[in-house]
Parts: sequence; structure tokens; C-alpha cells
Amino acid sequence: MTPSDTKTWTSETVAGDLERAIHEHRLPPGTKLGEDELGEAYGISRTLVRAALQALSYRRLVELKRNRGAFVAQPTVAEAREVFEARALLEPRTARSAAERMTPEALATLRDHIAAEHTALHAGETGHALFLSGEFHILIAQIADQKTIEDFVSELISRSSLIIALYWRRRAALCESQAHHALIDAFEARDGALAEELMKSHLLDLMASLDLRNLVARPQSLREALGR
Amino acid sequence: MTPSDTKTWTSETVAGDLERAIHEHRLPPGTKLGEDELGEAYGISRTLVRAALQALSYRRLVELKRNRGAFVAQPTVAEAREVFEARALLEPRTARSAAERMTPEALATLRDHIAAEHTALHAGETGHALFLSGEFHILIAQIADQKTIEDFVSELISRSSLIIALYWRRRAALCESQAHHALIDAFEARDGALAEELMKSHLLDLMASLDLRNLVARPQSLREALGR
DNA sequence: GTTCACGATCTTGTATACAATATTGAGCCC
DNA sequence: GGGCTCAATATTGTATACAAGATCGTGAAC
Repeated sequence: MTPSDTKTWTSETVAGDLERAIHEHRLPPGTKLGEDELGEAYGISRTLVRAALQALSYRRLVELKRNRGAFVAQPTVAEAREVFEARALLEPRTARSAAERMTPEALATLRDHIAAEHTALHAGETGHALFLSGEFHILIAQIADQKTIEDFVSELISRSSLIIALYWRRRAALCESQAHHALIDAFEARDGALAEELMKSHLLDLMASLDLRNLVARPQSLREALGR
Repeated sequence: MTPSDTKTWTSETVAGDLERAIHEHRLPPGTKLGEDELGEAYGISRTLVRAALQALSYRRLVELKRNRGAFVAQPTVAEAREVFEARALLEPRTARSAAERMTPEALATLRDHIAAEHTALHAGETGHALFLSGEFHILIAQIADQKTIEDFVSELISRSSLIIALYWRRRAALCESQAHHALIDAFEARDGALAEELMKSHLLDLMASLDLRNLVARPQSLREALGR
């Protein structure tokens, strides 16, 4: 993270940074994102902050409340269900397509990704591991080579991180390592049907780990969460 | 359309108006959307224009080119395929869900919609008919009562209007009237499986009507297209 | 006639100023 | 102590000013 006096932040990079912070649960659901505070933190004017926040609101990561400000979104139980239903519709398909298009390079990338996730977990960096876990799914969608669906998946993954922050009840790491490894095997075998089935059950498993009756949120100061 | 001196335009309403104009092919793909020109047309400052354009860029209806301006998007052939593939993945499901949830009121709304479309066609308002035709699909997604997927469908429908502007080769009205009527029958019978199948073939039919080898674009002045 | 360079002007990117609205704290009353 | 009111302050919404970059027209050179 670059210090604020380096002045390299655009609205896009700020949005990306905030999204990362949200994804890694450094900015929990419900956190207020003040324009002035963010402007000071990043060393930019409110104009760019507002653009970044608008961008995040289109990804449903941030809720803009007129005259009241921007807040990290807090998906309802209904929204949680919807997001995972949408994932259940799209991701098995991307898994199948990815398997059919798999290359040694792509496979290596996926493996590196899992390794990085394990490393982060062992180092106690659960937020980073969470981010990488979600990125694994996005990588699959990228390999599937369908940008439109990839974009939807990307948004759903980001929103999932909020849902997980609010509703996750399983002690274990987010995605069962085994499930990702099984997917890797299906990809190596270029077995589209298997990849599709594995993704379906993986997502069912994820959804089963959500307690869609609880709601928790913990705001904290912005500077602290962004580490500046 | 309210005259510009009434000062009721927000960035959201401007974005909605522009989206409507794009959808009805009054703003063709490739049209430059100048900030000052739009600000004058709507009687607002560039601040709100920029926000509206950013909103439209997130829906992929407008392409923002840094230092060069905003243009109505021109989907490539690849994008066209992707959009219809994504629709093929999502809309049969929404059709099924809609059928299972159908009420007499919702059915009446759909029927009214088709009637309005016919009226527009007979009046020679092809742009309006086109808009209503797309709205029919969005209505189905709304009845399906899954907001997340509905939002994706809405975006895909809007992008479809651009694709149709560029690649449509059939002389007939956009969606075959018969296909929409058959869907209505399936909805009336609350036959989810039939609705799903009908939607699948309807979308295949639509995609078959696109000539994904041609590219046409016709810019024109903004004031003219917006009728102000 | 064609091409290139340069300057003027236009347009977009961003910061800042001003307007509008919400929040908070102090004081007063019951 | 609790509730209400009001003013000060903070924050958001929007316009405007200034900076940066792109475009276009003109004149000179070939």
C-alpha cells in the first residue's frame, strides 16, 4: 500500500484498494466510508473519492445513502441466498468451460494460487487467505474465457465476502482445501462434466456453511482498517 | 421528457433517460456523449453528467475513454455472443421461476405489455416497441423474484439493444410475437418446464437473427437524438 | 498539392468553493 | 435523570474554477 504522499491514486485504484480491504474483512459490513476521511487517507480530493465510492456501489459492495454517506454494504439474508443461487447458476458452467480450455500454464496458476492460500493461512493471514480463496473462483471464470459471465462472477465473489463476514458459521477456512484440489484434478483431466459437478457441490457446501439467521457487524475506524 | 429549465434532473434520472434513448436506438452505438453538451441539454452541471456517464459505463452501455470522452458502446461480435450466452444461462431459469410464481395480476401486466408493444409497432414507433420488447424480458425476471439475477438480466437486455442496433439482420420486429404469446400461455398454465424450454428456443431464435459478421454505426448530434 | 509544426481552442480530469442536509452537544425544563 | 429544542459543526451534494490533454485549423516548407 503506497503512502498517501506519493499521489498515484486514481478513483479506480482507490476503488480497487477499498474492494480488497472489504474482501479481506478489514472493512467490515456497515463501516461508514466518509469522503473527507478517505480523501485524506489517500491524498486525493473528494471528487475522486466519490467516483470510487460510486464504482463500489455499482458492485454492491458499498451502499450510498443520500445525504448520509457511504457504508460498506450489509447484505440481507435474502440477498445472501440470491447471490449464492446466482453463483450456482453461473459457476458450474464456468468450471466446465475452464476444464475444457485448460492449459498447463493455467493449471500451474491455479496451483500457485492454492499454495499461496495455504501459505497465508499458515501465517495467520486469514483475510488474505479469504481473498485468495475468492480469487481462485475468479481465476476459473477467467480461464473459461467468457468475459461477460466472468464479470458477473467477479461481482458475486466480492459480494460473497460480505455475506461470509456476516453469516459464516464454520470454524474452518473458507473453502475446503479438498474441494479446490478436487477441482484441480478435474481440470488436469479436462473433465468438464466432473468439474461442473464438483463446483456445484462445492457451492452447496459453501451455502450450507452460512447461518442465514444471524446478523453481525462491527464498525471500526477507517484509518485503522486501511493501515494508514 | 421534461424541458431543461425545470431542473428536476439528477444523475440517476439523466442516466435513465440516456439509457432509454440508447435502448430505443435514438443514440446509436458509437455516438459521442459530450459532457458540456449533455449538461446544457439537461440544464445541470458537468458533475452530474459525469456521474450519469459513469453509471452507464458500469452497465456497459457507454464506453469512457480517458481524455477523449464518453461514447455509446459498440459491442464486438465476441461480446455479442457472450451477452446472449449469458442470457441463455439466466433467462430460462427466470422464465421457469416466473411461471411457478405467476399471479393473475402479473399475467395481466405481461399481457398489457405485449399489447403496448403491438400498439407501438402499428404506430411505427419501432424504437419504443424495441424498448417494450426488452422490458417484457425484464418483467419476467422481476416476477421470478430474484433481484440479483434480475439485475444481471436487466443489464444484459440493455446491452442486447446495442447488439441489435449493430447486428440485427431480420426484417421482422425484434421478438417474434408468437414467442412471447407462447410464453404467456406457459405462464398462465404455471408450467415452469415449458416456460424454460420456450425461453431457451426464443433466445436461440434471437441469436440466430444476428449477423455476427457485420458492423454498422451511425453517429448523430446529441440534441437531435434526445429531442431537445 | 501534400505534409508537418505550432498555436488556439475545445474537452476532459480534478480540486475547490458554495449550498444543502444531517448530526451532535449544550442548555433548559419537567 | 430523561426529553426536548436549538445552534454549531460536520458531512454530503453540486457548481465552478483551474489544470491537463486532445483536437483542429492555419501557415510554412517541400
